[in-house]
Amino acid sequence: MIKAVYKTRQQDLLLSFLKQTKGSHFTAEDVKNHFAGMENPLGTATIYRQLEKCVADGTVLKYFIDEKSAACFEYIGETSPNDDEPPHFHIKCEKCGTLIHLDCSELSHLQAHLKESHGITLNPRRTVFYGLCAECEEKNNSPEK
Amino acid sequence: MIKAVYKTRQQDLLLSFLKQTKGSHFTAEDVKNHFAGMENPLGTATIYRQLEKCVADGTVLKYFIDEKSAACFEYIGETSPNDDEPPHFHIKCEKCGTLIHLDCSELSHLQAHLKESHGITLNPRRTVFYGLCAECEEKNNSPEK
DNA sequence: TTGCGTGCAAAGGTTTTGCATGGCA
DNA sequence: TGCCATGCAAAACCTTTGCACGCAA
Repeated sequence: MIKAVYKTRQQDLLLSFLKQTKGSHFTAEDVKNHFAGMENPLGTATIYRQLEKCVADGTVLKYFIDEKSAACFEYIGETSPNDDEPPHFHIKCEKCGTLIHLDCSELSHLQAHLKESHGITLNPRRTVFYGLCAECEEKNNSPEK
Repeated sequence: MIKAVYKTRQQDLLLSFLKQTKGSHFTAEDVKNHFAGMENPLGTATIYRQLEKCVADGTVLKYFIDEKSAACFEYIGETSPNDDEPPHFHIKCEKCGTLIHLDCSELSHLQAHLKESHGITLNPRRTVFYGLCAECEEKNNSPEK
């Protein structure tokens, strides 16, 4: 959800767009283009500012395909309303793009360890792991290139 | 090693810098600054071009932290040709922007666990954890806002 | 001499920021 | 009314590229 003191027309528009995209990713430019022809386009600055808020509150994930291209966003909605959510991380497959939601005790352990031994407070909402999902890893190792 | 048909003064300078940095990371700007006051500064383009070559031949690793910050490089020298580099990860402080270089067995455990139990092959070169470093966390909790 | 490396400056693209305006409560 | 969000344009940022020059072999 977009946290705001009050809601604006732009925030509603963005949210409706986000809901449409569920399960796929988009760039800031995609958002801009989506509203470009309409009678109520969204300013670039507004798009970035609103998306940043969403990233901060965890309803949208931000990740990078490569250093050259624009940032990718993906709407994941409200994972859990309260702040004591079980640490649930996201893993982006670098090959097929699948976003894996992983709720695993090892991750909680890591989180606790980083806190206790290194003083580091991990932010699960923002952290995106990159790697290969099982399917792509298998394909990678199979004979056919 | 910097592969080149022949060696230039700039390539020697860069290599000497790389050797000094072993074990830590740096940006293209760091390289530039390092040579800035000297009688033989290195041009930005040269730095990028040479670093890119090093990345290509595997003596330097390149990390994409996020789209805003500059790319991070790390000199690993000529390692064994196989890919058994010790997995170390990076943690970016959301507040002060520090990039923490963390080589911790818990991370290797996590990596192994993701592989064995979930089939996920983690990519340590791209995965960046977000959170708060110890200093910023402390500041966050102290009374003065 | 030949050709690649160099370096300056400009371009490139994405994201942020300044500031005046307008809308929500 | 007060304040925050908006939006335009300009700035900021890192990185790449064009082109002429210089150095290595």
